[in-house]
Amino acid sequence: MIGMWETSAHLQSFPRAIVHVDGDAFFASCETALHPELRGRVVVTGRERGIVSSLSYVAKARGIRRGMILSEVKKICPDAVILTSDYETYSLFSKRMFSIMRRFTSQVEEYGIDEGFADITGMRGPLHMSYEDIARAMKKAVDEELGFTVSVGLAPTKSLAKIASKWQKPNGFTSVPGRAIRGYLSTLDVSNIWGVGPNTAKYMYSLGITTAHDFISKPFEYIAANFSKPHQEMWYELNGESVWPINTEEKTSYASISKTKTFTPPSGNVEYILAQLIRNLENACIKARRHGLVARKIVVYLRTQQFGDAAIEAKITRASNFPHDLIPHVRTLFKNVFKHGVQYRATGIVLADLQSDSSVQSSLFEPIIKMEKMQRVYAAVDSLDEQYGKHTVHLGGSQATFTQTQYAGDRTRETERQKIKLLGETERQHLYIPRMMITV
DNA sequence: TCTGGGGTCCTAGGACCC
DNA sequence: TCTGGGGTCCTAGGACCC
Repeated sequence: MIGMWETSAHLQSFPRAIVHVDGDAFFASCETALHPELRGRVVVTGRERGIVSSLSYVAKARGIRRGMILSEVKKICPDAVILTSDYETYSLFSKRMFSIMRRFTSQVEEYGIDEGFADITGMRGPLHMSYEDIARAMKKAVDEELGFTVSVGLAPTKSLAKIASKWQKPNGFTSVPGRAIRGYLSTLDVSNIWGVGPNTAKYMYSLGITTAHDFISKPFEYIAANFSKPHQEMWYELNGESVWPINTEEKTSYASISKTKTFTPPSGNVEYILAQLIRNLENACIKARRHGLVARKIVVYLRTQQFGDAAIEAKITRASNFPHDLIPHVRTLFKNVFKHGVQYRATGIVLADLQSDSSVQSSLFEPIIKMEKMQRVYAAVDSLDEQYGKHTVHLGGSQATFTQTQYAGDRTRETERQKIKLLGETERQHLYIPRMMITV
């Protein structure tokens, strides 16, 4: 009870109860939930890219791995079901998952399509349940209503909750109360900490820090002297003191939009590479228009065979999301990075410094008629794309990238009906029905 | 260790100004 | 013109995440 008289600064550092919910083989699970006949089979998504993007646990048991080439998948498992990714459907399942989590607290962070955090601190009273019971109830509701399992971690911080949810997978539930932290971290290699990538892991090894326990056992002065801010925060998190807040803001806007395309075999052909770049630009602009955003900065980058990117950026005098406005910039930037005789394996476009298109006033010097024309043209392009598929109408500049007739979907009407039946009212309104693509 | 595409955040260093 | 300190803004690049 002494805590009740502490200052507000102390109140904020009261131990929190954070839940991390992580979908098990999320994309493959969504497919299986939608098509029960796939249950127990080797299910793999990523057909459109030629590599495994998500895989069922059955597939994992048979030796399939993420990133594996699909031809290899067929060799190992001739019976594998290989599907095209269907992000619209996955995000509907995702929305459902978060809305179920919100029944227990409003403090929910949609961290990724298949995972999220919930801060249930202070909810024991209102819900008449212990923290563990709340977290278990959350898991149960999600499992039942989604039609597949998630793994759940409960801990005093986000960082520890993430470790907890990964502890036992799939269909796991792991609680790491303050007292148990050291036990869990003593066998955990630093490379498995959220926020530690290959580089930081190597650096930590060089300091003789191999486990998460080694890391949290160092005095903070040592951490402050040897690590930058994010890792100093990580030290607090792993010690059970929550410093990373739950971000409940809905992700409506982007800081940047990028489009990259890798081509095989690599190429040194100027026209071809520029065409790839323009196609990326078209794609990025489509996305920007869909979100009502205009770019004030554009980045062009070329990726060579021996890794390492050559990137260059430019400011845009009049913010735009129309390829017509941006192509001159792209051409100039391209000329500055492109080197003859070099083989490139990918190109990329980044639209950055985004702002809402409603906040852009047409410049006094810009003929208004021309701007309105452009808006009408792209409104028509977007609606055609919406009806018949992406790139139904595309710029001549990207022609060189269209080598064969392409199809947007291999799904049947029956599948669509299945979807509609399974999903709730709100989700139905967001439903996107793919059609065959036509090339004009 | 990479496969591949879409993101965010932090830091160091340079330019410029007072 | 140099000397020096300090702040801000921008850019490039690194690192990590899913």
